[in-house]
Amino acid sequence: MAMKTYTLDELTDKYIGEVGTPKRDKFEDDLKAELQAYHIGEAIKQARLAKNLTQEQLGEKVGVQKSQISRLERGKSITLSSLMRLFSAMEIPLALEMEGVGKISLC
Amino acid sequence: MAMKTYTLDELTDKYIGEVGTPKRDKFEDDLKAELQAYHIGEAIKQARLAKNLTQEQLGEKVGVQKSQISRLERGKSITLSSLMRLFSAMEIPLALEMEGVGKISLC
DNA sequence: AAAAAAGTTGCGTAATTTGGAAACCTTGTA
DNA sequence: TACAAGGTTTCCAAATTACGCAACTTTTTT
Repeated sequence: MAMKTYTLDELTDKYIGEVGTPKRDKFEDDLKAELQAYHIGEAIKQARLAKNLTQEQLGEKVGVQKSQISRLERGKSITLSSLMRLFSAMEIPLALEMEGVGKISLC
Repeated sequence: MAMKTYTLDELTDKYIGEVGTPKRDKFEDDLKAELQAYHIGEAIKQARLAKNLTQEQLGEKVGVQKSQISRLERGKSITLSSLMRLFSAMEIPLALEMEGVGKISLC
């Protein structure tokens, strides 16, 4: 028997909703947010490794346990304060760049 | 009667604690965080004004009320996700720059 | 292979952020 | 002065983050 092959997009349209519907939009936003969280976690890790620190050592500097560092490196979302504390502890300059608005150095 | 004049630093040493003590360190960190939160709030506002939007209009784009926008513009701390949603809604590129690590565009 | 070091995860709790509603200031303007 | 628009704040609930502790898994060393 012949069976239709569905693309990922078709399935998303079908089970989440069409592009433009609130549900679908939220879905896309969440995906994007997760992807970025992943990149930021990776960046934190890169920074830590560049400074030759273990999660435990960084934890000491920041004042939290290694498990917390692990979670921040692979967390879903992070507070700007937390990010600041991390980079401040590692003594790595961190800045937020907003096109047309300017750049703010966070530490 | 002669009365000693205290500097701000002296008073801070006395009532918060000397530099290096955990309590004083936290105090300084909090201060720094608040100052930065202020700058970030200002930046959000700048961005919004640059796009000629009222808080209410921006709220509509993001999907929250104007009171929420107000709070974010003058809030103490913000989540990276929230910041992303704001700039994404305003269609203003936003990036995180980490010295030696690289730049991540958040939207 | 065994031990040690580094990293991750589950569980529970505290703290913070997000958000709506509505009341309340401010400022510009008719 | 009265009105309207824009912004801020209070109260409160819901969602999300932060974090310790301990157990567990993965990676590195010896």
